[in-house]
Order: sequence, then C-alpha cells, then structure tokens
Amino acid sequence: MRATVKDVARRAGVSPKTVSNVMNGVVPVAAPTRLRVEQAMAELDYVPNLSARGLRNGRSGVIALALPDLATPYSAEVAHHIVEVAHEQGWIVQIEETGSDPQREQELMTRARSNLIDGLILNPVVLDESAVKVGVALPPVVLLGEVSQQLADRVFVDSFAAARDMTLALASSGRRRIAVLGTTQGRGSAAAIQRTQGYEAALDSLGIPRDESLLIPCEKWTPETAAKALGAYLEGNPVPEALFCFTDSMAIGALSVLWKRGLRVPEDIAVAGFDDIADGRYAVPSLTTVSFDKRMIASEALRLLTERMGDRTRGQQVVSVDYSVVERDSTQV
Amino acid sequence: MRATVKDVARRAGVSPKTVSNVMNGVVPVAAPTRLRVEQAMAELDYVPNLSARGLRNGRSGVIALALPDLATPYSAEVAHHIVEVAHEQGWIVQIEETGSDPQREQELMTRARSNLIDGLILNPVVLDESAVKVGVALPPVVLLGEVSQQLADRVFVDSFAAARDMTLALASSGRRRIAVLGTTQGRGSAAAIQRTQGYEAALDSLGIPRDESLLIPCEKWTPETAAKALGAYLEGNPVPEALFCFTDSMAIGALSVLWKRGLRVPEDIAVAGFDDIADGRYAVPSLTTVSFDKRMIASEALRLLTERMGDRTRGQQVVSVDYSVVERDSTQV
DNA sequence: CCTAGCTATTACATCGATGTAATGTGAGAC
DNA sequence: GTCTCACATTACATCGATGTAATAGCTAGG
Repeated sequence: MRATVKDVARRAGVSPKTVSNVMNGVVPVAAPTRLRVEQAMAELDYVPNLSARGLRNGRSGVIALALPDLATPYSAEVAHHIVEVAHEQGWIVQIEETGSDPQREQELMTRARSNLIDGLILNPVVLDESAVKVGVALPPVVLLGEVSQQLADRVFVDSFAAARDMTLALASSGRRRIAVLGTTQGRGSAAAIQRTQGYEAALDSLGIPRDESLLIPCEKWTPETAAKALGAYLEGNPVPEALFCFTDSMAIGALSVLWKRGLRVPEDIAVAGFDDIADGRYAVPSLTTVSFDKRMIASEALRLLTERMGDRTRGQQVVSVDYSVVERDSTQV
Repeated sequence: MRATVKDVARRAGVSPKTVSNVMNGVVPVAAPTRLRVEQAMAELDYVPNLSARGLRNGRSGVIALALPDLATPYSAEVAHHIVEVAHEQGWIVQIEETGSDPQREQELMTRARSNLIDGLILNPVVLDESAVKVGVALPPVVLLGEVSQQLADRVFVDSFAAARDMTLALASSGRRRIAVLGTTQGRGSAAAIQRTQGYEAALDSLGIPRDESLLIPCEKWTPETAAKALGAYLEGNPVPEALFCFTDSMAIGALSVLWKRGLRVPEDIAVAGFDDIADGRYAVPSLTTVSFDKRMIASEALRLLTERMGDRTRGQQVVSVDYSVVERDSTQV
C-alpha cells in the first residue's frame, strides 16, 4: 500500500495537516518539525496523490494540447515545444488528436470540463466555425493559428503578409508565372484563404495578372495529396516558373514529383514552402520557406493560457508571431 | 458552479448513489428511474469530476507516453498511433519528453506513482541501464524498442535481423564497400549496437571483409548530426558504394549532403534508411528503408499494458513486430 | 392476509489532501 | 507570578464519486 499523509504524519509524530504544510510551504513550519516530516516522507517514499489534491483544490496541473494530427512534422514540432515549455513551468500535457472528426472536439470539450484539465491549447483544423463555443463552463482555451472568428485567446502567424512576402520574393528573380499549391474549394481553412489572398495581393501589387489556372487545389496538406495534386496538374498544364506550396510538407511532396518528372529545381521551377519544418532544411534541394519561431508560439500560448486562468473575465488577447522568408536552394539558382 | 451527482440526484428525486449507478451501469436501475436521472443529467449539463472518481477507485484512465523527442518524425509517428489506439480504447494520453536528460525519467517515475496515471509506455534513449527500476511500487510499464535488459514488458523490431537483411539487400546489387552511418563510440544505445552487429553479420556471411573505416559514427540520430558526420567523413575518405543509415532521419540528412557534393544517388552511391517515416517516401530520391507497422507497435504496446494492469505478477512479455526491406529509388538504378 | 425472498434504492463511510477555525505552547511585559 | 500575544500545530469538515451494508418496495406462495 502506498503511503499517505496520514502515514507520514504518524511516523513524524505530527498531524496530517502539518505534513501538508511542509509540502506546500505557505503556512510556516518550525525547522525541527519540518526536518522530521521530510525525513519521514523520505523513509516512507511518500508521493502525494494528485487525484486527491486535484479534487480538493480544483486544479489538476494538467493542460491539454489538441492537434489535428500528431504525425505531421509541423504539428510534431509545435507539440514538442509546447510540451517542453509546459514542463519547464510545471505543467503536465495531455495530447488529443482531433483529426478530421469534429466530434472529437466535442468529446474534448466535455472532458475539458471534467476537471482533469485546467486549460486547453487547441489547433483547430477546418473547424473554424466549429464546436469551440467558448462559454463560461469551459476551461481557459488558447487557439493556435488562423481562425476566422474571435472566439478565444489566440497565437498566430500572419499568413496573409507572409504569403504576400513569399510571393514577392519569388517574383523578385523575375519569375511571373507563379503557381500556388494548397488552395481549397469552397469553405476552406482560414489559413488557406489568407495565404491565397496574400499571394494575390502580391501579384496585384506587382501588376502581374491573376491566373486562375495557377491555383492548384489541395484540400489536405500532406506530401501524398500534394504529390497527387501536382502530378495531375502537370499532366494538363505547362510548368510554372515558380511554385509556392502552402506548407513545407506539401513542398516536399512537390519536390518528389518534380524530380521524378526530370524537372530541375530551381532551374526549371522554383519551389517554396511554409512552416520551416526541420526536414525542409535537408530536402533536395533545401527548401525556401516562411520561417517563424515555434518555441515562441509555444511560450506565448502558455502565457496566454496561464494569464487567463488567473482572470477569466478579461478581454481576449491575440498575439502575432514574427515570421521571415528564408531563401534556400530551392529558389536560388 | 458545476453540477455534481448531488445536484443531479436532487433534481431527479433520487439519491446520489442511484445517479452513480445509472452512470456506471453495474448495479441495475429501474427504467423509469434511469430515465429521470438521465434527463436531470442532461438538463444540468452534468459532467463527472474525474479527479473525484480517480481518487475513489484508484484509477485515472490516463496513461503516459514518454519519448526522447516528440519532434523527431519517427517519434511523432509512433506517438500518433499510440494516441489514436489509446483513444479508441478510452484512454487519455499524457506526453512526456525525456530528452537526453536522465533526470526526466526519474521525475516521470515519481509522477507515475502519484496516481495520476495508470500506466506508462516508455521509449528509452541511451537509458538502457537507466532509472527504470521497475519495482512493485511502480505502475505497469511497457518499453518500446531495443533494450538490453529484461526490465519490463516490451515491444520491439528485431534490429539485428533487419540490419542484416538490409545489408544483404544492398550487397545483392554487387556493392561491396557498404558503409554504415550511426554507430556509436563506447556505450551506445542497444539499437545502435544491434544494427551494427546485423550489418557485420551480413558482411561475414557474404565473405566481405569488415572494414573499420566504413563505420561512420554519429551519436545523435538527426539529419543535422548525420549531415555533419557524413560531410566530415567524405572529406577524408573515398565515397563508399552504399550507405546504410541507421534511421531515415539520418538518411535524409545524408541525401542532402550527397546532393550538395554532386554525388548521384543511387548511381554513385546507394542510400538506405531505417524506420520508414513518411517523408522518406518523398525524399529525393525516395528512400529505401526498413519498414514495419507502427500501428501494430502501438496496439501491441497497449495490449501489453492493459494486460499487465490486470495482472501485475505474471511473467514479462516480449513482442517482436515484423519488418520488411522496402526498396525504393535510393538504391535502385 | 401474512411472510419469505427478491430487487431497487438509500444512508453512510471512504478515497487522500487541505482550508478553516480552534487549540496549544512559548516568550515577553507588567 | 500572571496575562497577553504571536505563532506553530491540531481537529474537523470538505472536495465529488462510489462501495458497503442496510432498508424499502414489491411479488408470489402459503
């Protein structure tokens, strides 16, 4: 049987509450008493029961991180940083995958209210208009990424501006037929919409006419789907001068297809991505991309979350994280 | 204030215990009573407090997954599958990163005993001889991967045999100067040792003399370190005919270096990896690798874990997951 | 009409830690 | 030597759900 405060108290010859006082350190405890208690804890190999503590003071010390798919390199990197920063601050992190299933978010919200978690960092997918009805009964929530509505505190990268800048960078080498990969039909994710708009804004400012045939749709942003979409596109269309993929993952799929077709990057076609995932640096050729500090996203998200835990009533905060266009071999001849 | 069983009971005109009975379904409840209770729960938007439940019955419904680094594509894929399978079975998953810090494992074990988690799936790093002293006071543990000692239930891929088979596959095209990337000096991880031995066993069986100069050390198995190690190696050594990287991540780093040096893959040098991560399929050229079913690893790990939760005393189980050598463009001329 | 024998329900205690309010212990002032 | 005051410590109740043992409600058999 595991030792409890009672056992420790008995052994140290004090009351359970004194043991508790020693652990929490808010109420002063005389030095000799504290010593006895600490020794008793060590001897009994005492570990506090967090369920009991959580029940008593209504806090579990656990936050949940909800992502569409943990296997995606981008999600994995974000998760990594959030877990790391959270641990530094003493939080435990629960992982949830929302996948494409909106019901998962609902389940999540339910559990979020079951007092097992104190807060939630959510990276919504298509679910911009989703189940995230942030009401009073819900725990503090911080959203990651582009979200159309102002539902909760939020950390994001300005996709519009970044896509615009990337497009300008691609055009600066004289390329005019710049295609984008990753647009969506109809209701798309906020990120897809903003990146498309940023791209178009850049074309407009350069006086390059928009060309519908340069928008290559790709609903799911994975290498597989990107490869398929680009492959199909190249069957019926001329090769663009540049290809701006809305994520690095898609760009990696694109590079693979281009290489298989014998197209040289960047000589025949320049390729750029978005997210600056680790593997992009080691792609062949290394990938030009929109880079930003993912650790900053993590720490800002946690900051917003803990601040909101302290004050549930204050106005919603929005934090924009800086980005930069990083040019690598995939665009530089 | 959140509703509790008491509130639901009052509203339904029954006792708290009856509400509990309705939820858990073990004790029979008359249909009309159950209906009243369910309606009351719905009206009050009742969500049970898992801390309280956990305290009462000693189970939290949470398992922990500990990995060295969540940002690694391999770890991310494993984590993805474990989270998915765990959710299907009703478990919540906590993520821990042990990193290179052995103390993290210690902390983890402590928390593992704090009743917030019912079990632990651990992918140890160098910590083969680590803090994982699986004693009576610890919760059920399942280890992932190659571990030298028989400490706990375990799921793994036979690295020795896989490395041997991969080496044989590389040699089957007539290549004899086969280098490996990822060996470690001194005490290395069990995986490194076994893969090296498998490689050597293949050479021996083929009658190819071992050549120390073809062992390229690389302690950390990342693209960065692999690129650096291979780059340095190529400065002072002739180009091998084939390169067997101990992970796909390293292979991706290697491909990048080879490409930058103008070496053609597979014409000048064949390259192979290990793990079959998603990006390997879209590497340029696509990567030959040792493939295995990561979902199987996840489901087996969970099976072992839940089985051990049922019986703490039974003998330790070891499950070997099948692998296969998948040949792609990086080795096929 | 009463009682044995069943089932559905209830009152109460419990899991372990901790806040509250009360008690005990000492030093210092008169 | 008594009284005050500050501080360390304690007894008790509490968080919310649930197992235990006792009770209430019912049918069927006599």
